[in-house]
Amino acid sequence: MKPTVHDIAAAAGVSLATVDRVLNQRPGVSARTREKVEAAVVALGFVRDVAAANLAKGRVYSLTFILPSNDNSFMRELEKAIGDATVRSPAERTDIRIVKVPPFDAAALVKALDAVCDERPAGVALVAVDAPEVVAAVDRLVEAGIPVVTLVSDVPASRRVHYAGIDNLAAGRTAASLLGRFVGERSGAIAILAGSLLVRDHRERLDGFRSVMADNSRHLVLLDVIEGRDDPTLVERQLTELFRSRADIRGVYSLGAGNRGLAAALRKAEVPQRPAVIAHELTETTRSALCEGLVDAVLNQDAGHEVRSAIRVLKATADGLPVLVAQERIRIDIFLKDNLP
Amino acid sequence: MKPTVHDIAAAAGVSLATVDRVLNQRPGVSARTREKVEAAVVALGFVRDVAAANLAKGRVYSLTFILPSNDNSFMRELEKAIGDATVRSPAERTDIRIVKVPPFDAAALVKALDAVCDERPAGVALVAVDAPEVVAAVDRLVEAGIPVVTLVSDVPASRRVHYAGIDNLAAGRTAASLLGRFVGERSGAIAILAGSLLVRDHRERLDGFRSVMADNSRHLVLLDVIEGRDDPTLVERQLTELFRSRADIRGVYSLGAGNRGLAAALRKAEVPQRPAVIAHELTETTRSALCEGLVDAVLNQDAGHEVRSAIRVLKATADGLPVLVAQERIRIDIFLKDNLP
DNA sequence: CTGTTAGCGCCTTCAA
DNA sequence: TTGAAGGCGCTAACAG
Repeated sequence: MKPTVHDIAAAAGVSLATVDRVLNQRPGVSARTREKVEAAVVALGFVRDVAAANLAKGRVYSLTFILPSNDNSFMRELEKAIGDATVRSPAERTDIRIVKVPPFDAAALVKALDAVCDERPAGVALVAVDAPEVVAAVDRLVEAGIPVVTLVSDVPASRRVHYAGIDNLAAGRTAASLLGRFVGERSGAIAILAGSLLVRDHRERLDGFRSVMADNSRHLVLLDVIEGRDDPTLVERQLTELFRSRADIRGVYSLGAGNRGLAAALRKAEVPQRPAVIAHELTETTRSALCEGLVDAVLNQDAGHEVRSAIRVLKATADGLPVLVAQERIRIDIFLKDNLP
Repeated sequence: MKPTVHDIAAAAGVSLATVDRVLNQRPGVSARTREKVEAAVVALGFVRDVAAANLAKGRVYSLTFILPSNDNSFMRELEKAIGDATVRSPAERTDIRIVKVPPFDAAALVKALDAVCDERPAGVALVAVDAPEVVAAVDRLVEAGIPVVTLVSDVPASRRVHYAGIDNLAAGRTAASLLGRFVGERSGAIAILAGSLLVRDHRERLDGFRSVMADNSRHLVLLDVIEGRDDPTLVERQLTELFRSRADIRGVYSLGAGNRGLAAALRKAEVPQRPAVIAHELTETTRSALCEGLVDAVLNQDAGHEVRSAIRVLKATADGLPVLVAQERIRIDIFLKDNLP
């Protein structure tokens, strides 16, 4: 049988309360007694039953998610995933709140972070803008004892405890590698679409993409990045114009959101041969674009995984438990029309 | 506050024991009383605290995993994943046991299933061989009230409650789609390596592969399937011979295990241009083959995910809870050398 | 058919 | 510095 606190108490010759004090590192135990208890713990191989502990404590973890108020499918997906987590909240002893802030706006994010800090939640997850003010604000939270997890886009310079998102450098490299193979030997130009280079995820994808393109595909020219602010209308206009202005576009890498605009532009583009296209995030739009053959591959991050991972990490950290980093790695999903779920 | 059994008892004007009987669908409650309790449950929006229930029940789920005694990296990976689950067993209230059987051997599998049945575990997971006897044996377990989950390779004709593995048809299609693009316009032959067509996963991958090849790549000839029984030595010999016998091999699809043999054969093959190669399962071998450029893409199923999913499903089913199918879907990971974890 | 009572493993006053 | 006792939400004898 698994040993319980009772067994420890008996073995150490103390009472339950004392065992509990030692286990939870509370004061009021003499060094000698503490040692006896600790010895008993290792001798019997005691591991505390977290479920029972939580039951007794009646603990609930209040968590705050800070998201950009960006209206694109991926963000909606993310919100939905958080909503799902909220639904099974009672079972997981969490109390989740969502705060929205204007997108790509460091100042607004900082303000939100500071406001959230005053509510002293058990943990905070945010889609970060990579700016020094944000680093400082995140660090203030951590300083105040509130663990912070970045979601989707990271701020590595900060003291956030974890980043729940994909390796965007690798994503960019993967896109370049696939696009290079899809284009083949033909020479020509590659268009690159981003949301904003203010967010780290987009910048890193771009870096990864460029580096592999430089290595593998010297016969292709990378055009200047088009920043579409993840806005479908803007993206469509810019891309349509590009297609009109030059006829040698062999490939498109859309590394941000706003893919409704991409699909629209591709659909109406009058080109002899359709360019190879790689986009990010599997949404209604990109899914049908894949099926139609407008898009060749979609790199995806699973919003549900990211949210669940963020919650697990925040809870564990709030309890002072270690995080199994390997377990929490978020994969880059690659979808072709042949392996759509 | 979340309502508890006490609240329900008070609201319905009955005792705790009666509430408990209704909640757990135990007999010995009059229809009228039952209705009152059920009304209270919906009125107060009661959801039972599973953690507390398990604590009170002191329940442990004894689970048996039946694996082929095949010595390849993937099976070792699977065992390791089960081992990891065993380690955190106490926390998850599971008691996991592994049974090994000879690979690709329906009779042995049936015998093992029947033996396991006598031990009346709370659930069974197995890597299945797709044969009528196996269907019958699985159904006997289910008949005996023991939920069964197939792992990695399915037996859809049986009454297993769930399949924890990838969609192998889609995997085969994906491999064909990628290989077609990687090969490009050149015509020639494609070699196909399988372990054994007795297991459903290999057969399905082959079917998916062939169908997309037929659609997309008419200029490529598919050679007869080489069955290497997932045995590296055998695979190496067969493949080496093939490379010697014809010089127009443009691509290789290795849909089984035993990839050490594949890598060895590729490494020493004397061919003017290396064929495009797609293999399954990310292991030490395939990983280094990817890095070396011997293999172009690896399709992978995450053994850890599969094991954890199998456990969740078995536990849920043992408790009569529904399974969230969408949640339990196992993804096909696609690795290029650019997105290796 | 229904209720009383004593736990499951742990935490937390309150006294000593 | 320590211990006794009660309770978290639920289940399971054992009585009525």
